Amino acid sequence: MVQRRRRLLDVDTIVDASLACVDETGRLTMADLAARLGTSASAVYHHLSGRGAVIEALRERVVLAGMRLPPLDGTDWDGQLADWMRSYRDALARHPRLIPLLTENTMTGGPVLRGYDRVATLLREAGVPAREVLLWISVLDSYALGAALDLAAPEAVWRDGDGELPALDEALRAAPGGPRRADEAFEIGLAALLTGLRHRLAATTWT
Amino acid sequence: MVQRRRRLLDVDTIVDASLACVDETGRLTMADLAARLGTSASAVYHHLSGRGAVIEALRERVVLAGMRLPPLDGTDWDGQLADWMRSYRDALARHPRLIPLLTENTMTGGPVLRGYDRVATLLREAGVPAREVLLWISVLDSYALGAALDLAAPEAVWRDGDGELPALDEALRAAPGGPRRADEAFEIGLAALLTGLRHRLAATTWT
DNA sequence: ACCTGAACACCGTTCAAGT
DNA sequence: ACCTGAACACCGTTCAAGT
Repeated sequence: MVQRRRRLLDVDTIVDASLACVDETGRLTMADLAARLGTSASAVYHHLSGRGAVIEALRERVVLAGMRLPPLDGTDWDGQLADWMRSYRDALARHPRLIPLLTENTMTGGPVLRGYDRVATLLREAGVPAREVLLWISVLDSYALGAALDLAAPEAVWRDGDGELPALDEALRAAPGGPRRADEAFEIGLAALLTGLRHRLAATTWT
Repeated sequence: MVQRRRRLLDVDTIVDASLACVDETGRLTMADLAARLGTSASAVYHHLSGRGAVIEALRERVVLAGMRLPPLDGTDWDGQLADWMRSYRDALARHPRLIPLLTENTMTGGPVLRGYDRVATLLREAGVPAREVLLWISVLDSYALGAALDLAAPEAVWRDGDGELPALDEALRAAPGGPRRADEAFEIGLAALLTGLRHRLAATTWT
């Protein structure tokens, strides 16, 4: 019996290879992807409908694998929310060069929504009125994505403005350096958002 | 005397035309740009060094023209901060299809920094410790950009999950529709960030 | 100095042909 | 069903040639 020639490609290996493309080169071309897979570029089209579909698969892979959903176990809701936000941002931060590609196409569609359902439940339990739940999800999502984009920017974004910008220069010198800058910034903003939410809930007890 | 043939192109008209490209088609190709200008694509290279430079010029045009910098006139700092944030986000929102292009290249470089210097001064006056000024700028910038990206997403991002996602579905029905959704979300998050900042300042009086 | 037109290397995608 | 290789339309950029 002749050994049936093994299937060369499947979706998982394509996604693996494309993630390697993005992480190493910062770009995703079908030619580069095919080279890593040891096949022709057109072979990919038998498994995913094109470059856009590859990127969407990457979104699910990175976000779903990395996000810790709120367990809804009755513990403090702001701790659960903070943990979810950190895991969301960290998942993106682990593949910073992917982030600009994710903004090419339109945002979240598909099983990412399952995650939002859990967050919506948590917000309701926390006491957020129904009409504001989606707004808060939007706020948190915007901040996590914006913070991740900020993190994707190169180290020395803030160039010294030869003494013309004294307040900015002082801030630059006094701020923590390296990755701690972005990390601390994210934590400060997250804490601010959560105390803001807490105060809004206290102000309107008529849930 | 023979009338000297008028210069066909200058940077301003190139930026105008490229903004029209992006607003109408959502993309920026040198061929499309040249067609709108009535010249050849290569003519553009005599004024700007390439597609990337065109996008950077667009960033300055849109952000600088749209941003209302804090006047530093002694009025309440959180009002000034909120006004700056709104104008920042609105400037991006006026050209939503530009936003993904801005994330292609790396962020803020150039005269955008002049704006951050004013914001840094305002934050110092509000009582933010020097080492946290840049962190707060980063937080506010992340949120404004993330909110603008959220706004660039199409209307019906949140598709109905055929009853599988009850909390999300309820939130969808109860939330305001249309552009008011993104607008209200932005305002809620902005207010939360500012009360968070206010409380952090009150907690650490040792400026 | 500024612009043209041809040329180049590189994209994503399609499709007839093979197994 | 899966893969190949050639082909296509399109992209950004360069450059010799013109004025």
